[in-house]
Amino acid sequence: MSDSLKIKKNQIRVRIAPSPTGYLHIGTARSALFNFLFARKHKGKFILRIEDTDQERSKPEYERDILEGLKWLGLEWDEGPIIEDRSRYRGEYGPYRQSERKKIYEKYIKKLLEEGKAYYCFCSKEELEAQKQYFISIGQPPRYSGKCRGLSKKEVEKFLREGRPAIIRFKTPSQKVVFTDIIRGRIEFDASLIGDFSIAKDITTPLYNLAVVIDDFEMKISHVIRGEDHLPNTPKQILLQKALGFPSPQWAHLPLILGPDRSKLSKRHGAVAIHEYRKEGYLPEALINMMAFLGWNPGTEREVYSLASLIKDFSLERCQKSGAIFNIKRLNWINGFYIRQRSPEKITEMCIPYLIEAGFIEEVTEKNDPQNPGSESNPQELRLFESKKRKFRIKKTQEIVDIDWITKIVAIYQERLKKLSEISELTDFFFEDKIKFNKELLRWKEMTEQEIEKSLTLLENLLSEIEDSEFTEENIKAKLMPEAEKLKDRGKLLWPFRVALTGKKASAGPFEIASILGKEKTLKRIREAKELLQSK
RNA sequence: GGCCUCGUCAUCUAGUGGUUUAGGAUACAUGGUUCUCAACCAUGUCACACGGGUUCGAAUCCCGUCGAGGCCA
Repeated sequence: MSDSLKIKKNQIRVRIAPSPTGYLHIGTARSALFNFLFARKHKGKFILRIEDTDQERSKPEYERDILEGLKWLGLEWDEGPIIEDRSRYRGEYGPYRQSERKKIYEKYIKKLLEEGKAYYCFCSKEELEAQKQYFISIGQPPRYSGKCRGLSKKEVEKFLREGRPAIIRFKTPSQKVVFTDIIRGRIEFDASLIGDFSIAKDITTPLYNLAVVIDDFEMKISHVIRGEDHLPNTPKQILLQKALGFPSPQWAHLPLILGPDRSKLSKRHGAVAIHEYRKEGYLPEALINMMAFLGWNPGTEREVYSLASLIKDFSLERCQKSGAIFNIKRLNWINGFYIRQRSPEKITEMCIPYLIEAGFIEEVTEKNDPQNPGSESNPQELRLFESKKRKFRIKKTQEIVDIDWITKIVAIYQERLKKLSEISELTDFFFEDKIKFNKELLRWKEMTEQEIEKSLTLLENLLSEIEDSEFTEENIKAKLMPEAEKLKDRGKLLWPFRVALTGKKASAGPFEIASILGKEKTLKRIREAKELLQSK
């Protein structure tokens, strides 16, 4: 294509232009990711433009969500809105919100009008609707008839003075529009089927296609990388670029992200907002990894990719043409993988908000503690307060613990986590004073109640022999395993033990749980299990 | 309805005319490990939409059909 922009490597400029009429959507985030990767790969600029032409539906709340979501994902933009400081909303190439660009638009809309490439249209809604029906009835694409094309200057001025409602239409030339898409190759549209589409509401207010064309030109966008749903807009935009004397950028239309029914992923398929995934406890690197593989792959068998390694290996040429179904199970797998990769300390930090939200613990700061400043705190608590570590109060028991204790809990559940939000239901028994469960749960295989009681008594006796300070995972194991072996079936001792401590049929190992709970609580729970067994 | 795009296991995909009895990952199933769950290891089930060509040879190139989606309304 002779009219395509010749771009030097250092001139690569790409953008995403979300409209703040909704929360940051997975599809938008994926487009952002691919633009970001392309820009970083070629040492270009990644620009964020807020497309807030729809003033009625745009909300600051959505805008904030988009900006925060992109940041959280690590997709930092080089130019564009900066949330902390509204005064920096301007970049080298002008303001980055469409609503602030009236003057620029006016210049170009005037130009099109003066050169006869666009015209005012005064047709009523009813007229337009009738035309539409007519075209449909004869099996042709609905489009504008061109009725107002021939209006004289005088007539137009008169109508405008009268205050007749008007819009501005583009005089679409009858020709074939051919362009090369980086992902899809040659694509051809017949412009005569498009009709004279509307480009502006008035002299300062462009409609979508014109606004995009002007903005992209003003911001010197070299490559437009966007979803396949924009493919039908492309010929219109190319025609507008020609009419305005703008070079066309390179095009790359990404395959869509689909729901399980193969239609475009939307709310009815479930969570689509990035912040919902964040809240559920998905890690940004998991989302990035997953989104990158929706429509792209490195051509090797490698599946795990960080943002940095994606930058290294990414290329638009390796993008897929067909839509990809968003598969939550795959996300869960990769998220679990990244959770296992992180240090227990880091995961603990990330899990604490969930434990607080579940009402298990609350953070204790100097201000709200010690709980009763006048009263005597026990020595252990006092020692805790001498350290700089974060401290928490277990709400049910009022005990004060430090973050190391929480870390121990999280550490034994880290490999079981698919998403962070699961931590609370998995570890709730650590934060209860007395746990509740059905006594049937204590039974391992065909054990009789007498056998269960024997096992519990044995546990109580054996564990009592361990000193408080020696109550470690290793020591408990050393004490109990030989006895468990004697029973031939280890489960006879270990299953009731685990259930007595957790009240669950699935959990981490009983030795590690007991050591974290401590001797006193462990024995208390065994005794409580015995009581439960004896109850009717 | 018109235009455009797409079509390899359930899902994400490798594959660009012979190295392919179509490879990997997730999911699923089974087994190992194990008190349970998870993790881990091993094994297994499952795909070139269909029909014509071109060719010695096609998942790969061409044509058609069918199917799916997107956009406009």
